[in-house]
Amino acid sequence: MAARKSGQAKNKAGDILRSPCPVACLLDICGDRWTLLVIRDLMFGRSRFKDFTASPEGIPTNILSDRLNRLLRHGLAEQVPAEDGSLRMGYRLTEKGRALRPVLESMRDWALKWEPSTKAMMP
Amino acid sequence: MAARKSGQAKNKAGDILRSPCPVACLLDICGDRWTLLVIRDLMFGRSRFKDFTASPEGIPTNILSDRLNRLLRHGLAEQVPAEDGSLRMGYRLTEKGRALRPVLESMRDWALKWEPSTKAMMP
DNA sequence: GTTTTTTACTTGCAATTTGCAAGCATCTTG
DNA sequence: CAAGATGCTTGCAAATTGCAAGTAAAAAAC
Repeated sequence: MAARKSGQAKNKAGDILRSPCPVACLLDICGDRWTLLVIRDLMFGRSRFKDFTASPEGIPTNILSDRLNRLLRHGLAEQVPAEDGSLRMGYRLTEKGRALRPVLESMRDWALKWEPSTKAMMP
Repeated sequence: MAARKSGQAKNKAGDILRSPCPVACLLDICGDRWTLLVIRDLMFGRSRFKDFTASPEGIPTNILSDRLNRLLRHGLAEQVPAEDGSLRMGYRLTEKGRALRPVLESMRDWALKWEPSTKAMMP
């Protein structure tokens, strides 16, 4: 018999899309107050759980744990052995994750222009 | 006596910033699953409450009402008399809101490349 | 080599936010 | 003016958030 028809488009992680709109799809992956801040930290080269909790926004650890797993599930990040030779693992952006750089840059540029109390952060 | 020291930087709407990071600031304004979809619709020229509810994602009316008010409060949108000559009001992006176009475009480009089941929507 | 500290989480729970349905004033249309 | 259409608000169940506490393994200190 024919393959089961889902009738619904899905993203690469298998979640049903709200609509075919690419913006809606990205928001289903990253559309909350924390995910893009974790990606920002990853772009700054941070890789360990503790590094993310040290950021000034103070992400709760349960949220961080959930968001890191979501990034793994959606293929934006991957786990790699920590660079310091320890047995622990660190997180690193994949190519798909690094491709979000223009999104973060345009967000940064917008806020620097329109919300003057913000300041570009040096990693 | 001296003016009350808040000690906390604020955005233009008067909300306390989680951090000086511009990305964090933008996320405090737009960082949820719906706000940027409303802005997308505004960029497509939609202006009436009914227009936004007609988008395929199906935003709940209480969320839409809340998000439109947030956009007004943060100066991303403004209310203008409807174009059809009726007494009702419509919404329109301000310059600050229109300046988010590069953010939406980079989001669209990312998803079109990395989430192949998405399709650019024609307004 | 064993106590202590750090790291990377998970769990519990109160508070907030979401989403669905319903209600309700305007407006507009016939 | 009666009948929709529009632009909301309200009520409430379900999901998500955020804070504190707990835990287990790894690393550091002693």
